[in-house]
Amino acid sequence: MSQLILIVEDHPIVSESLARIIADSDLKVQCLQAATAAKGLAFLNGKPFDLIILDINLPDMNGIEFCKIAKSRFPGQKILAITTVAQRHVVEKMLDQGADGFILKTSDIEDIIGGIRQILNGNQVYLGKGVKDLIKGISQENSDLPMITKRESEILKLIADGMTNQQIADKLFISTFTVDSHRKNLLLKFNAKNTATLVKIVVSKGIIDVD
Amino acid sequence: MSQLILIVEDHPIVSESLARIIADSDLKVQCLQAATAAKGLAFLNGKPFDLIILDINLPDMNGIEFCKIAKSRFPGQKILAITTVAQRHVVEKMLDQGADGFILKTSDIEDIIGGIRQILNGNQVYLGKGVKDLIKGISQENSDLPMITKRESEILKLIADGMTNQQIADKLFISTFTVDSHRKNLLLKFNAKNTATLVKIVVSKGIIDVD
DNA sequence: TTGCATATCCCCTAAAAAGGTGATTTTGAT
DNA sequence: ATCAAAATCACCTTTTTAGGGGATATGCAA
Repeated sequence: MSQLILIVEDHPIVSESLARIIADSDLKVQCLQAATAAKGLAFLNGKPFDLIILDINLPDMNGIEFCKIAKSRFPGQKILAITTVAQRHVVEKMLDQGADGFILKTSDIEDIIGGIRQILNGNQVYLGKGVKDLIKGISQENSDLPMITKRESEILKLIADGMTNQQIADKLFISTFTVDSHRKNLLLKFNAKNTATLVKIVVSKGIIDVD
Repeated sequence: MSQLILIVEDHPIVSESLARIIADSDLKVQCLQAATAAKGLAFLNGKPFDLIILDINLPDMNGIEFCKIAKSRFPGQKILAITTVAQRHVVEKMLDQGADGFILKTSDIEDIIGGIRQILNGNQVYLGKGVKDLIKGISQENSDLPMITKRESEILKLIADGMTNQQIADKLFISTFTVDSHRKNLLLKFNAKNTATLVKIVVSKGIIDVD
């Protein structure tokens, strides 16, 4: 009774790596790989998989979106998300879409195999330091990354896209004063001297999506 | 006659992945892994390795620095650099330090194994689309990433660190006008509306090192 | 229901960046 | 030696951000 796993991950090294790690383990599974969300979805037109290992940062589609589609096609499919950073609202959204587990890039190989086994057994799994706390909702406050609100996150993306307070205000139908307030709050929360530092932090930590 | 390879790479998944890919290949080699430059250097106190596979973006040390030290200890050691982005001056510096090859993250598994074999045979290898052109010096102009000078790169890092033109000018003992010129050139070259966009681009493309 | 966090809005000044248009000197390569 | 690229410096205006100080409404939770 070999089980089927689909790996959706755009970096060949990571993708192949996972496949080999799994193949070398004692798991009785077969792995397929997709480098893009589009290819991944194509696989889902056929039989359902027992588990989909999903990179949150895909070139062509949001991981949250993919998760939603995959679950709607075959609700029985388990989803294990791979993420570089534990960001609260992303994790929450993924959980909303029915993700069954998370792997941080800091996770050990053994933990990953163990986690896959757990998920295939029907349990939920969260790997990587800080993820469990994050689920409990404590993490953001205690971690090095500050907690930001939805509105702040929204404005943060627009700032990183090079929009001025005025342009953001026009887009969101709010006052430039309000945008400026949020901007200043973001600088405070991330302890950034100016917008340049702010953008460097949030891009390097993966707090906002690029492109 | 098993040969020795050292993998210096901070992401466990990538590191382990490479080790397994190599182990599963027909190469007659043995792999050791180091997650930090410090641990990697510790290994170099013993016997020389036949090949060091080196991540350019290490948490504790610059890849170029590591390359220099490794080559000075045992000049016979081959160095294969792993990089996410083909950035001309980085590649040039690595070559100056005696790197024997490059792998881009877009490289296929088979190419990586083939490349390792080539390097162990004493050849130089450059994998990944664009790298060969880059060596020839054509790439930067034709690629999506603009070519920037050493000075621009230097100032770019300081900008991303949140320094103002005045602070940069003081640090480099030049006029604020000069810094401003460089800043404006960078905005032009990267086609960035403002500093926020500029920083987003260069951080996400790995053109500057973060922390 | 009484807070507290969130989101909204307002005003002021000073500092910094953006956009434009020049110039000269230094350096590297042919 | 010469040419081109890089680095340097200069001035001008306008826009935008940064750093202060506040105020009000709203919804969620203890």
